[in-house]
Amino acid sequence: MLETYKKEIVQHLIRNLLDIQLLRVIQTQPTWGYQIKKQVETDFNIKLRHGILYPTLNALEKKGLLKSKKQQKDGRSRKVYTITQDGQTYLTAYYQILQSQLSSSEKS
Amino acid sequence: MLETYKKEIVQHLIRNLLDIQLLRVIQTQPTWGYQIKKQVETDFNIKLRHGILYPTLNALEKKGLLKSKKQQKDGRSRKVYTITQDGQTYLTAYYQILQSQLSSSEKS
DNA sequence: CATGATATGTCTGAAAAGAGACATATTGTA
DNA sequence: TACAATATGTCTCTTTTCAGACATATCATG
Repeated sequence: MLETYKKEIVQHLIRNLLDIQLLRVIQTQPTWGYQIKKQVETDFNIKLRHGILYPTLNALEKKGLLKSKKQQKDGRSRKVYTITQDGQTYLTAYYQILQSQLSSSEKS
Repeated sequence: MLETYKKEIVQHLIRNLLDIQLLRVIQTQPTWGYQIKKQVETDFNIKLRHGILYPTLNALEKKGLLKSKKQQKDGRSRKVYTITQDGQTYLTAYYQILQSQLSSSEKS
């Protein structure tokens, strides 16, 4: 039951807070869309359609939380994303909120 | 900047994970819709329309995460909600996910 | 006795989000 | 030379969600 709920909530989280999850992945290491798709699908065992992924990445760049650079590697042309200072701050805000949600839960 | 982001993320969270936030409030103490509205609006400094609140509460009850009982108190008729065992489990799942998101962030 | 607060509910039109296709280009493999 | 995988993008139709109104009832206050 707990595991069922966890899967449900994770899917909910990825769907509704996809921007944050993308920032999280890119924060650990600069990477590109296709790689992120593969990684998220493996890590969370869910489908991530590229039709939602790429527009979200572009939106995050436009918002200044990510920056991208076209790179040639392994004979492949990739748009590699790096997190910006604002992106880092955004994640800090997210983690502080999670922390406060957890702190207030410890009372029970 | 951090505070601006925090407000933005909190609004995002409340909107998209309203069900969980409602469970959280009711877990600390059995309460009713109108009271929750006031509390959430004060605590998070956001608007919570009752047009979304009451249907969500009813959905949570239907799902078995909450149970309600009509009560008369202070000359008022209220539908007081209590969290169920499944509701507790649901919150446990949520907190475990938050925990894992935080743990993986501590590397940076 | 009207007005505002408490209390809970639904409904509708508009906006947003979703699934899945359409589109294109390169590379590696059978 | 097809076909699968890599890689990134848009577009449309459908579904879902949302804001705000519509609705109703009680109670307290001026």
